[in-house]
Amino acid sequence: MVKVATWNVNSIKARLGHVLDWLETAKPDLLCLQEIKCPATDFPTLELTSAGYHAEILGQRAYNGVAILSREPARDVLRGLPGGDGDEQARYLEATVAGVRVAAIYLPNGNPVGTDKYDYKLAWMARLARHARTLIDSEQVCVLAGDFNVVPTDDDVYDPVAWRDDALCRPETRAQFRRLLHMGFIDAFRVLHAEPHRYSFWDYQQGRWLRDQGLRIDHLLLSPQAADRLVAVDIDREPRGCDKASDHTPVWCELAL
DNA sequence: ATGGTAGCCTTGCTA
Repeated sequence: MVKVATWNVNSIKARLGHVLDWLETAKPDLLCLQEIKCPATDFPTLELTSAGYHAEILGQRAYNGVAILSREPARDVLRGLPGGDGDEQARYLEATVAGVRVAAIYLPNGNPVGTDKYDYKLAWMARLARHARTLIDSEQVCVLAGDFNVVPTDDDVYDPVAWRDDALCRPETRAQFRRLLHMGFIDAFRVLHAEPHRYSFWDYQQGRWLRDQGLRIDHLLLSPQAADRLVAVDIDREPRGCDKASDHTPVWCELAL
C-alpha cells in the first residue's frame, strides 16, 4: 500500500511542528507540500530527515514554493512545469517514488479576475493540461497532488452565489480543470465520497473554520492506472483545528501497490 | 463600505 498526501502548509517554517506531528500520526509514504515560502537553503531538511523523510524542494523566497517528502528517495525529478519560458514562480515539482509518478502542484490563485493574474492562471492551466497529456500517455501510476485553486463544482463551496465571480469558481477556470478530467484524470475524493460540502480550505477571516464555511480546492487527480488501485481517500480536518494552523488541511489517498 | 487574519518582510504583497 502506498499512501499519498497533499498539504498547503502556508510556510514550512511556521508549520514545521504541525507537519512533523502529522507525519508521525498519518504516516504517509509521500507528502506534497505547497506554499513552503522559503528558498531550498532555508528548508528544514534536517528535521524532516530525522523524522524519516527525504525531501525534494523547489523553493522561492517569501512566496510559493513546493516540496515532495517521501520515505523512499525520489527519482527522475522534474523542477518546474514544462513550457514556462521565463516563469520564475516555484509552483511545480514532479518525481517518481515507490512506483508512483507524483506532481506537487501550487496552481496560481488568479484573483482578481480581469487582471494579468487571471490570465496567468489560465495560461498556467493550459500548460498543465499539455504536460498532463504526456503523463496520461505514459500509462504510469500517476498522481497530480496539490492546491489547484479550483472549486470544481458548486457542491465544493459553502456559498456558490457569493463565490460565483471569484477566480477559483469562474466557468473558464472550471472548464480548464475539466480538461484534466476529460483526458482521463480522476478526482480521487469524488470516487469514494458523494457528499457535498466537504472542504480542504477555510479562510482565516470571519470565523470560516468555526462555521465550516470552506472550499474544496486541494485535489488528488489520479491517472487511470492509479485510480484502478484506489482503496481509500479522505480529507483530514484535524490539523486545521490546531493552534496556529495552516488555512488548508491535508488530503490523502491509499493506492494498492 | 470597510475590514476582518496570516505569513513574509515592508512600510505592502499575496492569499
